Amino acid sequence: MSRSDTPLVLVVDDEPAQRALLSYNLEAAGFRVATASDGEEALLVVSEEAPDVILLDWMLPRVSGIEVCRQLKAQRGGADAAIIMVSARSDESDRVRGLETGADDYITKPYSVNELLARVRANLRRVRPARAGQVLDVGDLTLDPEAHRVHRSGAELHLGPTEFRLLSALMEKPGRVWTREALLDRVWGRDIYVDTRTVDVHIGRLRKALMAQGGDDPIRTVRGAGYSLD
Amino acid sequence: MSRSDTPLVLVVDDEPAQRALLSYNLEAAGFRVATASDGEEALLVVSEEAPDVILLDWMLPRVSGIEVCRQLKAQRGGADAAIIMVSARSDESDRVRGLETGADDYITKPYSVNELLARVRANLRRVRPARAGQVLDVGDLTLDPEAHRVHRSGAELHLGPTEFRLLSALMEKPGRVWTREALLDRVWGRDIYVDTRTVDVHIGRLRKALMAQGGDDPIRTVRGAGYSLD
DNA sequence: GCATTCTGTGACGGTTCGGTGACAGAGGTC
DNA sequence: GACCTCTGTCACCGAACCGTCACAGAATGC
Repeated sequence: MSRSDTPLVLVVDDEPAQRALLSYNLEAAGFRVATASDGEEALLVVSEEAPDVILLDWMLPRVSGIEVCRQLKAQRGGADAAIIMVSARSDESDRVRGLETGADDYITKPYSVNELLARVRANLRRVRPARAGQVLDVGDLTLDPEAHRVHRSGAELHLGPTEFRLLSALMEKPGRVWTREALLDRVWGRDIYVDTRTVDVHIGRLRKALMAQGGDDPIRTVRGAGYSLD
Repeated sequence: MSRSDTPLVLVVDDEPAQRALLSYNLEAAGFRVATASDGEEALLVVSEEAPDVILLDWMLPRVSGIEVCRQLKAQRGGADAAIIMVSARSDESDRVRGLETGADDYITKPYSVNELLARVRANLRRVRPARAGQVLDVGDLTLDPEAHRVHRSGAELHLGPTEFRLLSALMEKPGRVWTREALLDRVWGRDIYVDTRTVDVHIGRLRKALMAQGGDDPIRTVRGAGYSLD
């Protein structure tokens, strides 16, 4: 099955030891993990990989966590993710400020691993409600993962396995622009190496299939960035 | 004994001891049992194995049973199962909340094994009347589990035992795509090891039998995924 | 305008996947 | 024992699918 079923958690912390610890625990719990050591990197990862949950350290070098949080929320794609602020201070005012800035949740050190995982799962549920098995609906497109069927305005379309997974990924966050790398990761799996141009070809094939029975091209090419479904 | 005729009960409880106890009692009563220790796992099992009854502990770690229940009901496949909430509290408000969330029944600890089994059977009858000897009907196909007979457009077909079980499994959720692994699990049993290609061969034999007296092939092959009955 | 970069797409070789006939073994029946 | 049915595995073939490339055309920058 495709990787895209496993939720992605982004850990933003400047301490390598903290990142390693969090990654370890999260991966042990079955999540995919991406890391970033500062706000800039975090923004990059968010635009590339569209994480589902972001664990954001309050005390970051150069740019404060709050600022990063604000930017993440402002950035397209970041708005889809749940942001959990991690802070050493249990100060109430910090908490309020964090949540005001757009954080979805707030957790103070020291915390237990279970507590952390609980927060991540809880936010994940909110952000990505029970995706498995749910019928996806975007515009005149309908994708039923369980029956493995795709319809456009009622008419059934025939897609190959890769096109099917590609369309699932695109339909999960309509409007979002996916880089080729992100799509490779989600549709092909992160350990497989294939050329990024392969994505182009499959997007082409997907377009052909989607327009086989008429209708506009629902896939938008963003030059220099990637593709999105509208 | 035909595997797919045996109802599947999913036990969701975070306590290993509870799971073991319930499994033991349910299996002794002739049910097949699957277990899950949290909501996430439960959702997975539901989408993979399509249980008939779900015994859901109210007090789950991290995610409350209510939340899990809501998600199960929302998920395709979960809606077909009866959900019985198991709670330590006999509180009336809890009961109401549970039922409001979509639970089909409610049982409070302490309960006797007989009481538990009675509830499971009662809900099973409601949810899967086929158990009571009711025939399965899909398109022009009719399968009578009790009489062990299959008809297509009135004409009786001859199926071997494995083909019969295979068809029962497929007919239980028409349209749903079953992976070879899921079918092996359901038709052959989870402890038996046979090659997944064996499924192909039996699908072939089943098709042959189904089309012996004319008619289209009712089984759809989904490349890279599995089979489904339409 | 021109040069450059990026994208769409047809073609192609190679691979994987699924259908099927053949076969040997297990188990049951007479 | 002699049949018969059913089962799981294998080998083979054809079809579907995949990844890459080359080239043309579009978009962008200067």
